[in-house]
Amino acid sequence: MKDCTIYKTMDIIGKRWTLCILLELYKGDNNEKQFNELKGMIKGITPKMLSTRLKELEEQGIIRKRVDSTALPARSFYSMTESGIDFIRIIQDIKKWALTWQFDNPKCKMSECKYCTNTVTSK
Amino acid sequence: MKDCTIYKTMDIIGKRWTLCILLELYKGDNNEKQFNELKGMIKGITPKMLSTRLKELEEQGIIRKRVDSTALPARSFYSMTESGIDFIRIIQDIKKWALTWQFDNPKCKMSECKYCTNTVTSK
DNA sequence: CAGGATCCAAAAGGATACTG
DNA sequence: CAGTATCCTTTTGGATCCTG
Repeated sequence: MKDCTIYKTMDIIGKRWTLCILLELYKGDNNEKQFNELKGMIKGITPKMLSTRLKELEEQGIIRKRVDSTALPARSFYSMTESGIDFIRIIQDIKKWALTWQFDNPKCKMSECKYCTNTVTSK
Repeated sequence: MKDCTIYKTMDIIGKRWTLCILLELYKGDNNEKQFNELKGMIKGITPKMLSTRLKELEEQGIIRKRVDSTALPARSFYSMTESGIDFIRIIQDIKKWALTWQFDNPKCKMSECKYCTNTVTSK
């Protein structure tokens, strides 16, 4: 199974919080976002998990991190890479599929993931 | 987070073995397949896990189970529902994305998931 | 043939506190 | 601000054996 592309990919993006983090990063204008900013957007996530996931995603080249050392304390800015942006369309497809076959969530139906508020409004 | 469509969907299809099982069920002609047949196709999976996943997928309406009680011992036949078949295209998109941005797997590139052998050839 | 039952190991994730 | 460190609970999954 180790060679299965699907299997390996799920090991990367099939983890808890990962898709939510990607959606939050992408949301709106795809601007850079800071650590605590993200933490505030994703209700319920602990700094440990956010840190872990961001590191994984960075290693996979799905997001990037920029550090501004001139500021004190230093600040980190996260944003999506090209491959990350390309992946958003898959997340949107998954959402469409789920809304068609699995759930009936009017709030989700009214908006694209780009502006989706359902990733952050409830715990 | 409990209301997030993406989050809920990942709880269904983001689990170990699930995507591989769907691919195996779909592979070829989308014929019905029996329990031990699937077990043989998916190297390394234990009956417990296969049973667990099949039950989950059936509850979600992604696959269906047909039991032939006239035969002894009774036999079970699994096949995909419409929503399951619709989901295959997402798996294929994930695979394409992964092959573009993440991995270089020539074996996968040569074939569609429908005939993908990489889900079963190695452990 | 199609699982269920049991036991166990490992991993994942949450809570909380702390630091440069 | 941006994380680490520590501890602990829960979940997950693997191994093995058993049964109608």
